[in-house]
Amino acid sequence: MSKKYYLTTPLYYVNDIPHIGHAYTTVAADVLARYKRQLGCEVFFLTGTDEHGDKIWNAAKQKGQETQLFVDEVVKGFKKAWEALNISYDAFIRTTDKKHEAVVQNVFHTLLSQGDIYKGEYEGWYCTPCETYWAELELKDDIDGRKLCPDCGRATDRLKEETYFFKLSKYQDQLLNHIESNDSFIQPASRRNEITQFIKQGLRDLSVTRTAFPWGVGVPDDPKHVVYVWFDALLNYISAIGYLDNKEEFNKLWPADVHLMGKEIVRFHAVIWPALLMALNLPLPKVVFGHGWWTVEGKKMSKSKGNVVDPLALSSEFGVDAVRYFLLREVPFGTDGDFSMNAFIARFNADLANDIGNLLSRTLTMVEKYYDKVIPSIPNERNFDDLSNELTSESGLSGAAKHFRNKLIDQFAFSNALEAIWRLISKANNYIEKEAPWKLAKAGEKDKLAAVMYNLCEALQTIAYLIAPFMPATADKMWKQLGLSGPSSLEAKIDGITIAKGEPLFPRIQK
RNA sequence: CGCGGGGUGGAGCAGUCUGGUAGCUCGUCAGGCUCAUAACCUGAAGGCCGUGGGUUCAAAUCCCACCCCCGCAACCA
Repeated sequence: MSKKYYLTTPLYYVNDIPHIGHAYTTVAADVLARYKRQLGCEVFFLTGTDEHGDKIWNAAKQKGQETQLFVDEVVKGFKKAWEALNISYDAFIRTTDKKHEAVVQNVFHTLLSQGDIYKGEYEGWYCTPCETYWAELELKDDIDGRKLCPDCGRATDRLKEETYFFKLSKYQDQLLNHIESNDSFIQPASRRNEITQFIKQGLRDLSVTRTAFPWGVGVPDDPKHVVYVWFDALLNYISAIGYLDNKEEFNKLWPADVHLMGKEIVRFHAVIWPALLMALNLPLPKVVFGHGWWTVEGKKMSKSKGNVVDPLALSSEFGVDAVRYFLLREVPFGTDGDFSMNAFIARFNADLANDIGNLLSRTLTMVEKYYDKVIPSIPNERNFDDLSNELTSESGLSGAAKHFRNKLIDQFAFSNALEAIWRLISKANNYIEKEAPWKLAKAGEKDKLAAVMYNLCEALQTIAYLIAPFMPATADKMWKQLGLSGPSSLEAKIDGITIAKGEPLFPRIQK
């Protein structure tokens, strides 16, 4: 029986086209999904879109479009992006799906009738032009003592509004207890500290309905109100897997094994979401992981600066796997990082073109040259000498690379996992230099030459297997060039196979 | 004293929990090789580990104070 693995990205807010940040979370999730499938797990990988809220309603209004048509268009863009980035999601949920809306209303009704949601009044400082409530601390005082909007600088008004509240405060102690007794629940640790401190400051009940705009899930029996977007959006993680309409699947998949997201929304997933689940008497997700943010050429990415990186343009120019590799290799998953063209080109040339691409190239050329394209058999035993043994054996570098890759991916340390694979690649290049097959050929040392070439091909097969979750297209190319059936198996014997050397995997970028 | 993270060779980072020759990638310089995408391999130079104080036989690592940078502060991946 294979083990299930349920993982999610957040639902992306569709007021914008996908950028490098969306791509980052989604590629990371895809690597996890492919890795778990490679290990034989039954994977369910969920992504989707969050389509309600005033921002979307306004964006559609500005374009003079009907809101549903507007979001349908943007969603197409997301699906196209995920296709281009080779994202192997199993389901794509939209908060405008009827199935999802039914779950939101059902949960709202349940919590209302059990007293976890109650009607009250929200009072706060409201900036009318920005249509936003601000926290007291965020406001700037002007000389007359008026409270100014931190965004537009205009004066805010003290407003009262009828709203429904979720009793977040009720779950404070239970939540804190869960976090403190489950170290892996919120990752990385820095994020856990932050959330812990936040909860200790005291949780206030959360306003979960709005009346200022109509674009959302209607509150049952109170049509003036629509449900707050986060209350709505978080429920996708259960509505997508049959919370109401498919108990069997739901019981199999829930709780989620991991929710991946950017650090700015960890609070929603590590505070509000667990509290909702507690109110519903459901188990909590095993891991909530908040990764870091990308700056671009040292500056914060923003539409107004016009420095938003388009992952599609990048992948159509340099290849999807180069983008996937860069995103996960350049920066440890939990911390912030910088995207720059220089860094991208440096990684591309050094790691992809020079190390792995060239290794395949030079090896296959020698197989062509010395063995007429057929991978030779090892004459005696594999253990021709220490270095050969070390390179390919399970107890040597090959086994170590596999072991560390697995261990590090399990810890979400994608960058380190890639480093572990690259140690093997580097050792293979080193091996060629030490054994110098061209000298063996000249000297007529046939047995040794055959062993060296066989070992290199086997190492390449292992490397293809190891990088497959990260760079699926490249792994396929490598298998094909090695003459193997692939795509995801480690075949026991590869001698006698006819290779099919092709184009370089990653043609060097000339600066 | 609102909360959290960080300051380590030219650049980017690891090491700090569990004190004891400061490590990696890129870059620079020198050499080697010719199978390969001018790719690959070897070696070298380069660091008072933010500042000051303390503990210790011994501190990047533990303690105290200070300086600087970044993020969050309840709809930004």
